[in-house]
Amino acid sequence: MSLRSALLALLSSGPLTGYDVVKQFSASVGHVWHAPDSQIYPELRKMHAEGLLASRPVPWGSRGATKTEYSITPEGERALRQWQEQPFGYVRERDPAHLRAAYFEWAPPGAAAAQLRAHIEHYRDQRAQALAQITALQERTSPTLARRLAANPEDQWERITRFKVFAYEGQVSRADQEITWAERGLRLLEELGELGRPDEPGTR
Amino acid sequence: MSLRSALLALLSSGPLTGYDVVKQFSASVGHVWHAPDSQIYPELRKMHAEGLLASRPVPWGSRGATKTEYSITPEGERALRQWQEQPFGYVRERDPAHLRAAYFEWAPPGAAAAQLRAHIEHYRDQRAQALAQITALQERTSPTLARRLAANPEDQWERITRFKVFAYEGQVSRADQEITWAERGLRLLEELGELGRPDEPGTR
DNA sequence: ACAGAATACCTATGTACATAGTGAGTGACA
DNA sequence: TGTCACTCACTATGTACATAGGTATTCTGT
Repeated sequence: MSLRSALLALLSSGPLTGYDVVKQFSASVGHVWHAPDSQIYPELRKMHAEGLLASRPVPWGSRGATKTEYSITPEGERALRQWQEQPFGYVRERDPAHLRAAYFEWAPPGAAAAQLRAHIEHYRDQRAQALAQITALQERTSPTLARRLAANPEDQWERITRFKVFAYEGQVSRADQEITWAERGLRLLEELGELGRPDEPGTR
Repeated sequence: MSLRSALLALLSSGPLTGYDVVKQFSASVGHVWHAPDSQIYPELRKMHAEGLLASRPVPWGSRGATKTEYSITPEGERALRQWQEQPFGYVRERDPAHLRAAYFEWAPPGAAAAQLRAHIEHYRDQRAQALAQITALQERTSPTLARRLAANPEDQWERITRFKVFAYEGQVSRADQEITWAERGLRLLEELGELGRPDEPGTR
C-alpha cells in the first residue's frame, strides 16, 4: 500500500499526466520508494476507480490523441492523512548482504572480500545520491519541491523542506553505517588471513 | 533466490525434516532472512526436484505415516559456493519509514512524533534480539551453531562463528543508526514546535 | 523526404511473498 | 472415553513487484 501513498504524496503538489507521474516519481519520491512504470500506470487507474484521483483527458499531438491527467481528490487527501496516522507493520528482516556474510565460510577465496568491496561501492553511490538530493532541496533547485512549495503557504515552506531533508539524511547515515560495517568485515577477513589464502572449508 | 540459499546454508550443517527446517530456520537464518513456512515447504520440494536436496522418508507416529527428511547434495553445496561467488543486484530503496518522514507535513498533529517513537521502539527490540543472538553464538549456546561446528573441523570453528557474529553486528549497528535518526527527527519536530501545536497544513 | 531517435503511454507474464487456512497424529489429564 | 493442547506437515489465494516487452507520436538531421 506504500506505492499508493507515494503516488498520493507526489500528486498532492498538483496534477500530472501519467507519463509525468512516472518521470517525476523516479526523480523524487522514487529515491525513497522505488517503483517501475509498469506498476505505476495500473495503480493510477485503480486509484482513479476508487475515487482517490480525478482524471481529465488532455489532447496530445495533432491527431486527436489524448493523455490522461490525474489530480488528487479530497478523498485522496483524506487517505494521505489517514496513512500518516496509522502505525505501520514493519517488514521482516530480509537482507541478502547480511545473509551472505553469515555464511562466508562457504565463499571461495577472495569472494567474501569482493562482496564487501561491492557493498562499500554501492553505498558510496547511494550516499552521494542522497547528498545530491539534500543540496537540491536546500538550494531550491528541485523542480518537484518548487511545485510543492508554490502550492503551499509560505510559512510552511521551511517545514516541508526540512522533512524531506530529514528523510534523505536517514539514507545518508544508513549508507555510512553500511560502509563502516563492510570495512569492519574486511578487517575481519584480513585478521583471519583471508585475503589470499587458498583454503577450501565447509566441506564435511 | 535468497530463500533458496538460506535453506541450503541451513541444511549444510546436516539433514533435517521439513518441520525441523521450518523451526530451525526461524531460530537462526530467519533472523537475517525471514520466511514463512508456507514458502519453505514448497521451496524444499522444488529444490529436491532440481537435485539440490536429497530426501528420505522417515516414519512418524505408529500408523505408518512418514515425514520427509532433506539433506544437501553435492550439487546443493556447489550451488551454495556459487551463490557466494556471484555478485548480487542490490534491491532498490523501498522504505516505508523514510517515505512517511518525507511527507510528514501531511501528518495530523502528534502523528509524526508517534511514528518516530514507534520506530525507536521497533529498533530497540531488533537491537536486543541481535545482541542476544551474538551472546548465544559466542557462548556456544545456540543449538544450530553446535550442529554446524560438529560437522566441521575444529580449526574452522572460530572462523565460522565470527562470520555469524559479524552479520548480527551489522544488524545491531543498523538498529543503532535507525534509533539515532528517529531521535534526530523528534528533535526536529520539537524545534518546529510540533509536539503539541494543532495546525492543519498542506491543504491547498 | 525519409530514417532514426526520443517522447509518451502502456500491457503481459511470472515469481516472491503475505495471509490465512487445513488436517492428521500424540500425550496428558479428568 | 473424551477433549485439550501441542506437534507435524502442508495447501490455497491474493498481491506487490520484476522483467520484458509493445505501439503510437513527434523531433532531428540529412
